[in-house]
Amino acid sequence: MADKVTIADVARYANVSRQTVSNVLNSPEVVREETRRRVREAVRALGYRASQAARQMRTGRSRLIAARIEPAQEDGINGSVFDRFLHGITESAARSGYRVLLYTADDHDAELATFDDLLGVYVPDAFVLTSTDYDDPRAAWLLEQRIPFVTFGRPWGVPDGQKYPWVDVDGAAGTAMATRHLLATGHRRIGFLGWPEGSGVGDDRRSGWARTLAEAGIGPDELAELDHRTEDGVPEGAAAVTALLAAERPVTAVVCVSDSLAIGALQAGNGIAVIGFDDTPVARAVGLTSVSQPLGEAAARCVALLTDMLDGDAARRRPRDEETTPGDADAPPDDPSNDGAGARGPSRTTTSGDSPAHILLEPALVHRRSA
Amino acid sequence: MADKVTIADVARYANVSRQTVSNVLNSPEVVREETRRRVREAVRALGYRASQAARQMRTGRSRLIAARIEPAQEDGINGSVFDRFLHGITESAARSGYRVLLYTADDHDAELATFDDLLGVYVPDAFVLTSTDYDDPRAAWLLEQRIPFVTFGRPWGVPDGQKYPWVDVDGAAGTAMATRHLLATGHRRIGFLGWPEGSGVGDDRRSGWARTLAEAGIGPDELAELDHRTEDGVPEGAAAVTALLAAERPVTAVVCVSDSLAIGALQAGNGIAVIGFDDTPVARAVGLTSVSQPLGEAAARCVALLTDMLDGDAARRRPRDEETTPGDADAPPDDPSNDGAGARGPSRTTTSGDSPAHILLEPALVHRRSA
DNA sequence: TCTCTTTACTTGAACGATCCAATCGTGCCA
DNA sequence: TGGCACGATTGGATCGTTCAAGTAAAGAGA
Repeated sequence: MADKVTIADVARYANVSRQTVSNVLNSPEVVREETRRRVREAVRALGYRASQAARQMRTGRSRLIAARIEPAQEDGINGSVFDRFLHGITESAARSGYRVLLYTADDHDAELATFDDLLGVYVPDAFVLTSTDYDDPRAAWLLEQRIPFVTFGRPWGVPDGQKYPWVDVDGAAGTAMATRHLLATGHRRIGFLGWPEGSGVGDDRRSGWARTLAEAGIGPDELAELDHRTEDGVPEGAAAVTALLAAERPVTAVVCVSDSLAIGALQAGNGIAVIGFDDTPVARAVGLTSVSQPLGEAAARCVALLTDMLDGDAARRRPRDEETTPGDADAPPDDPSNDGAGARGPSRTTTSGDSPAHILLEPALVHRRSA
Repeated sequence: MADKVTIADVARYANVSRQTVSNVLNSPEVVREETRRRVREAVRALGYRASQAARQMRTGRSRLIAARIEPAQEDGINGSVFDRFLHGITESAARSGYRVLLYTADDHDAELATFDDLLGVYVPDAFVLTSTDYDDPRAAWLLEQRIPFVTFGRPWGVPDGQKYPWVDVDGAAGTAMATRHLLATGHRRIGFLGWPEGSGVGDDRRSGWARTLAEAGIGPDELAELDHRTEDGVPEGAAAVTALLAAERPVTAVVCVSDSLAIGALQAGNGIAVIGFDDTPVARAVGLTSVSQPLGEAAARCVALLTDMLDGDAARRRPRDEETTPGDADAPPDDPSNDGAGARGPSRTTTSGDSPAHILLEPALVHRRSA
């Protein structure tokens, strides 16, 4: 608490006006070098930090990004994935001078109501949506309200999905990678343990496996034999692999749509090769080879897209992102030019003209004992 | 965004002054029934929500609770525990009109710096600390700054730990419960897989097992035989149980300090009874009996303690917690009287005079195939 | 010398809610 | 009917910041 040092205190100390202090912090180029130095010194001496509330009143920007925290996931094993993503968002946002505001909601309707509530009271500058699915009303709502947002996850089957930016990990590339690895180590009968049709993520991951096997000369009939669909879960995975092993020509390896299924497959698989998806802690613990999503980078990209939008929104002056806290010069957030995005890792960025960016990141295969 | 309806708009619509609107929202009892009704109607008609930024400027309260989000835990399996707790905090806080602000920090020093930063800019009203350990400087810092906070976790070994409120789960009671269950099902040689000495949580959980066996007539020498300490992790659990099985008089059951160790014990345990701790998703998945912490209630208690402090802080008027959003009458947060706390579940609340409350919740044993 | 720019800074106002002190009824009693 | 008390309502000030407009000084051009 201490004694709340305001911009007026700094101004008095440095023998300038409030506005000059404000200028030093927000548009330093309009202030003479010598004055700038003096004000900066005063800021440091008094330990001044700009009050976010007061700033928000004037500018309307809260420097808050809202994100939903999900309850322990359906299965739970995969819950940690979201946890790591949220951690990344928090870290990246902080680097750009934003903070993450949490909310919960049980279903889409409740979430829309929460949007409305938050926007009325705390007024976050942007939202990060996760777990996008078919018929997701949230994006449409936010688009209509003209609230900046990014989704982590592609707009599955939504026609206007191209209207907003998203970041996703190329699941098909991940399963393709896994399948190629198994082919390279001599396997021919490579099964797939997937979710029931109708899940965007699940169908995508299946396609990578199917494509790779087809390229290796496996015909559609055999592919159908090797393909197994089931609900997510460890026992389900065990049951599924048992079925695939009991077939006339049993599988010698399986690629799984999730670590949960893979754990089950590992338990009941009688030593066949198993590859999971998500590289959860459990995978690490039991030595399961798994496809790893670059969650930290996905989070960083989401935040970068948001800050681009937000700074573009208030594009009157070049928003040099000058942090009010003196002394902790943090690395510049990211090269804001769009072409630079592709350079920092394996990813594809799709941008046509003024339309929002769509970033597809490449996963990696983490090799362990199971394959 | 829409058109930003302010308190002045409501006043105009209801034919009263701004102050009257404010009174209706903040101290309704001073306004005549009929006027109150009219103002409330205006609020609803216009969809008015008080701007948090403006309110904060005047009152100094941000209605923000800061909490740290931890990276994927050391082991990872136990990470979801914190996740669920955080979810609970978010939910309970929302019910009392507060929101959760996330931050990250790699170590205690960084966390203190973040405290300072947050307090200078966003000014959260309170902090929730988790993962308390020996020599934890955070509580002392916050105490000195007179910032309200609660810890989830007892102040292990800290002398001034009684100066602030905390909530914790009685780990010893959990392992005692597990041990009694194993005794009741006929086991006599019940091992304990614990962490190396020096962990508050670990030592506490061990003590419940030791106490229960001692009460059952097991002598100290045999207890020492049955006690096994190791770092956390699945392979470590497997190795530990292998050692206990290779002993002259092998164990027939083990109680574990964590689900990670228990999973390992299950894998290498050759069918002996195993009980874990934390009831993680993995436990559910593989059918592991485990001690379950009431995380939702712990979170609710933490928030209740905080709101008590915060409302007591600004105790000039009875803060009836009248939400500005009309129409969604939420349940009263909780009976603020201290004796009421014990009534809502198995727990012990220690309060002496004006000293802060310390709440110890009872865990539960979730029975599954493994024991 | 006068005006017109430019530079570098200062001053006044506004954002939206709350708090304080003053005002306006209204009813009560002498 | 006047004085008074009481309670409901009002106007004005305030929080800390940024925006828009304004001023003083210095230099350029005629």
